Amino acid sequence: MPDITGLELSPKKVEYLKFLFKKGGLVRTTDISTQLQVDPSTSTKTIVDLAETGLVEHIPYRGVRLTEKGLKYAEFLVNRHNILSLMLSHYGLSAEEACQETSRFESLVSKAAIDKICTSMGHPMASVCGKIRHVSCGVP
Amino acid sequence: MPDITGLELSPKKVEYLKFLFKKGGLVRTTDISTQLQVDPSTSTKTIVDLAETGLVEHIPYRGVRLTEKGLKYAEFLVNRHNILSLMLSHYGLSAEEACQETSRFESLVSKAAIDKICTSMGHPMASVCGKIRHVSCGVP
DNA sequence: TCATATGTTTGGTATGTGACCAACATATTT
DNA sequence: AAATATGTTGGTCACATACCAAACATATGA
Repeated sequence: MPDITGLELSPKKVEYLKFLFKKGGLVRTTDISTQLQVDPSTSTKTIVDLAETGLVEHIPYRGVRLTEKGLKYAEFLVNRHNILSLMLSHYGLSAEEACQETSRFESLVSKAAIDKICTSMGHPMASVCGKIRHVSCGVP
Repeated sequence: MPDITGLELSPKKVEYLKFLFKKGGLVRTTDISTQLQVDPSTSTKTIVDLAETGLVEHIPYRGVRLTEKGLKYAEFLVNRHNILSLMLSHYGLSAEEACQETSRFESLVSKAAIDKICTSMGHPMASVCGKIRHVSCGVP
């Protein structure tokens, strides 16, 4: 697989993948639309889009699930979110603030930067938003 | 004017304003298109757009300049950029990396967050990208 | 098993941002 | 004032995201 830059997905698609990761298994498109507060038709379309990238498998009328590749990628996305939130929380932002703030811009932060931040923080195991798993960040 | 949230402008418009701030005075739309590497027609249109927000004054065939309001806002934008770059540089990113990375996502970071980061860093006077002026960040 | 209710997808359309090209308008230089 | 530079407008396009209405699939209960 080509290397992850961290910039391959649009903001919304990042949200979708993180949600799929958190739920795990087969997820109904309606669950997504409820969670992300969009019309069901919107979530279906986005999922069909994502399926074309090979990150998810869409079984029409049944649901969606992350592929192997998607799982790996989503893991990075969740880690990125957690690392950034943790970083912001070190500057006086509350857990909620840090998490919200991060959600707004995370899709534009490169994996290269995340790896450096993560290293510099000593590969922390936990963030304000959840555990951190160092699968793809170049931890020794 | 209502308070600055930091999220009022699109990424490109932020770039335009920062550029106008750095150049200062009356700037030709062609200067902008050269600098930002877009077609001159694109920069003209964006400027016309910005003019409608009252942040810049556009004198057709002559150039653009920041209004009072735009100057204030651009000052915040530049500070935000500098604060974020400085922050990233503390995590092992080089000056160039920090600056580039910041450019990608800065438009999505709120003023509220910046104020906290700035406070937490002790209102530094200089970043890796230039001086910082604490006009609007609530410095004592 | 058929009818219906519920859930999902498709088709059409809209908005915002940002981009380009070609044609036109203005300013500058000669 | 004509020729050349520079700047603007109009048209169109691409992409992301969104909604609605209609069509369709699946599940349920008669």
